[in-house]
Amino acid sequence: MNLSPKQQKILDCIRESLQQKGRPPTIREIGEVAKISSTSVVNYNLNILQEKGFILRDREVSRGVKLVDLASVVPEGPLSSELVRVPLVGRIVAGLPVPIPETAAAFNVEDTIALTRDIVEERGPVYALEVKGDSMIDALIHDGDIVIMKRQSEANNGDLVAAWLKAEKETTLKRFYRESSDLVRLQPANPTIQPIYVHPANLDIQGKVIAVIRQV
Amino acid sequence: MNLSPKQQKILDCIRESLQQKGRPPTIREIGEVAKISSTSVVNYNLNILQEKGFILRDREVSRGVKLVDLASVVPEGPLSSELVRVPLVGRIVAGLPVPIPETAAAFNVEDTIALTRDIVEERGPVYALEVKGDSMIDALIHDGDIVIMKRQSEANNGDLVAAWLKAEKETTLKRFYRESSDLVRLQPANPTIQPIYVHPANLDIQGKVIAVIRQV
DNA sequence: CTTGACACAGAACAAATGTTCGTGTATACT
DNA sequence: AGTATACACGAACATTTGTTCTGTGTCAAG
Repeated sequence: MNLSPKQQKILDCIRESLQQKGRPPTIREIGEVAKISSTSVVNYNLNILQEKGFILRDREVSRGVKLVDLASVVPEGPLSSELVRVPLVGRIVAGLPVPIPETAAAFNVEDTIALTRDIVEERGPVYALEVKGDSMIDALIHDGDIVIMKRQSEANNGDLVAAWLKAEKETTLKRFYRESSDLVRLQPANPTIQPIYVHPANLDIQGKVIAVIRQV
Repeated sequence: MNLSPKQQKILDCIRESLQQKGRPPTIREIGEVAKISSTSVVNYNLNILQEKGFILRDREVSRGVKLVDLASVVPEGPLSSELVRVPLVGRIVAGLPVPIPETAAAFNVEDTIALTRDIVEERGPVYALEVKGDSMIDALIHDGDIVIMKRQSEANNGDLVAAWLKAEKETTLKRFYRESSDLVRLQPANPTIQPIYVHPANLDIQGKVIAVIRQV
């Protein structure tokens, strides 16, 4: 994902501050390092970095910046995998569209789940949602499971997507296959359950599922 | 070196703030955790902790406290969770007992999966197995899912266990409920599927499932 | 030429945050 | 009894810090 040179410098500054001072930098410290004279420009770029999924911000606290990809902060050790902090932005409920974050900030995210690159290879922004109810059983997803998703409004064949069915007013998690220009097959994960066929116009692709986590 | 209980609490607070929020606490945050109502008392105790060599303070910056002894922080760093490397010891196949490692070394394990304490709270040995085939569908577990287990040969009611059914020569993953001294109910996760009832003598508990990971 | 998006800037302000001051209590020592 | 030290407290204040506002400049597209 493309970053401007200033944005890359800001990320470097945050990383170095954590490593060298044991604390994230202030807005003004970032400005000094990145040669940005105005706190509003630092704030503007931090908001962009949050939208792009590189950082999380806590509002109205000092040094309220967290790196999402912590890999570069962990000292090299016996562990080769990188850490990823995934924001838990809401819930999947059958009768509602999936809450899709424009930014993590839009949801006032406080909860995150720490995973590793073994589980989340996706480098772009990802987010987590908790499943409520038994409606995702045909996706072999249990009440309480955590679904890790990435934003994607166009589906490719075989993608496991969160789809909002407009006519039925229902969210479903199924594999997407385009059968023809006006027919989409949504295939449940459970092979004993029949797929459903819908017109593409009835469908709103809300994201692609990349992992499911179940704690027993 | 003797610390007062409040001073010990202050150190714990600093450590936890670094681990959970990725930044040191403010004077007021320390006061909240250590039940000290006055910022000057926090300040006084921080100065003592610095004199005693437990912390370093940077004056007149926000969150200007550093732990001197990083031993309890470094493995985690500004990370929210410890990393856990889980050995991937084999596969769950319906027609075979689950391979239960005595130790990881016994299996000459080369594969591991890196997870975090957000996912694996269990402090004892855990191991991972990959599910092969559709036999665990009634547990809402898909072919290819990774099941995280711990060794446990006795089940408690409600535990999700891997059980080897001797007569049927089959492994199953179901919640265990002891109905009587000679009847065990094995309850699938999928609520639309009926449980099975077996005699305890027909059952070999091979481990308890603590998490399931699905990569899509 | 106009418009919109993006990046940048300074200033002002509100809130967060650290420091200092004056005071009180309890305990130990002389 | 007096003194010193440790620990505690609320309040006030100074400074740091984050957010918002208003404005400007550049560039690409129409």
